[in-house]
Amino acid sequence: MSSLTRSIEKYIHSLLEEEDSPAVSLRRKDLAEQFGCVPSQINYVLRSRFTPEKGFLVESQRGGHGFIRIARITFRRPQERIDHLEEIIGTVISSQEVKRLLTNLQERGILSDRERLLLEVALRFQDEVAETYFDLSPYKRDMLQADLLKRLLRSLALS
Amino acid sequence: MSSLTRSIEKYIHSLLEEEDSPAVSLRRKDLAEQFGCVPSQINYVLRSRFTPEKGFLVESQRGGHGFIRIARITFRRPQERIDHLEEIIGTVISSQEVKRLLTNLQERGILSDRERLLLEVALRFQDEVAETYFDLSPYKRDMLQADLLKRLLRSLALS
DNA sequence: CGTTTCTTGACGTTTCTTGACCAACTGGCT
DNA sequence: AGCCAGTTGGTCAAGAAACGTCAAGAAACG
Repeated sequence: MSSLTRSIEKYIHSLLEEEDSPAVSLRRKDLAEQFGCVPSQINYVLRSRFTPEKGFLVESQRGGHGFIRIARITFRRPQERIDHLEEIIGTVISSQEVKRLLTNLQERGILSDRERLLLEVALRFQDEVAETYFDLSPYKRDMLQADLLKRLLRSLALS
Repeated sequence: MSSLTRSIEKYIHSLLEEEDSPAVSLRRKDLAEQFGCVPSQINYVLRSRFTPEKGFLVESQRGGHGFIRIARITFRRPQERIDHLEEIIGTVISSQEVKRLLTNLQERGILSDRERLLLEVALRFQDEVAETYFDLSPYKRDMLQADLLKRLLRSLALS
């Protein structure tokens, strides 16, 4: 039913939550064996699910006693999280990327569902006006979108 | 005589009401098959009926094990209350009036602090872009502002 | 009768899975 | 120290499985 990737993702999350540890270490080969898949599947899970924009850092080492270490990025001050977010957003962002980012923030409990709804409606309106009213190019619209998104998120002073 | 779109819309609504679940997950292909239509018909239903402006959030994933998830964030209020809101805002609204209205909604506990912040920042951004980017007249800016405000509040189904 | 909404299908993109091949590190043996 | 074998993890590309977009034509509406 649920995909292999999602199962592995959930398993790693459960490891991280266990004892509230900020990081886990594991063997790629063992994990692959545990899930009955090829080792490179693990890389796919890490590449797609444990990215910096989702708040994770991954380190690894090859050879004997090799390992993969997955750590949650922690922020001491709210400002650090905002800086991190602004870096991820950049000066231009597509609607698709926005959706992914918002989904992620919501899943992490950083945004409530109503807040996310407001963000989506505001961004859609902005984009609609830019397109049909001002006839802006997609690129400029994505710039405006990035600006608005950054400003909205900053206003919440995410903690 | 009910159209295909309406049938599918009703079906999704019934899924949402079932068990009072806030969200449902489904396969586009299966649903299309169930209604004997082409898969992209489902996209049309979602695009036209389950928008953020109507209080829904839709997420999806392509590829193997893909899915479409529909979440109902807000519930519709009686039409008269929504009409009342639209009446108060009208087609043009000044920043000053906006502030009063938002303060009022916040005091009545209809908006949280953070939600109000989001509304204010979105409105201000919109206004700023309209002024400095496109040199719109104050009147037209107040029109855009009224549009955006109505859409934002309607999405939350407040009054 | 013109405009909006709906329906369909061709084509496009993203995500997932697998496997072949590559790169880096360890330890032991000269 | 230097090399070699063994042990790990990394990369990449191909193929399959979903979902998305877009535009043309039909239907419904006012």
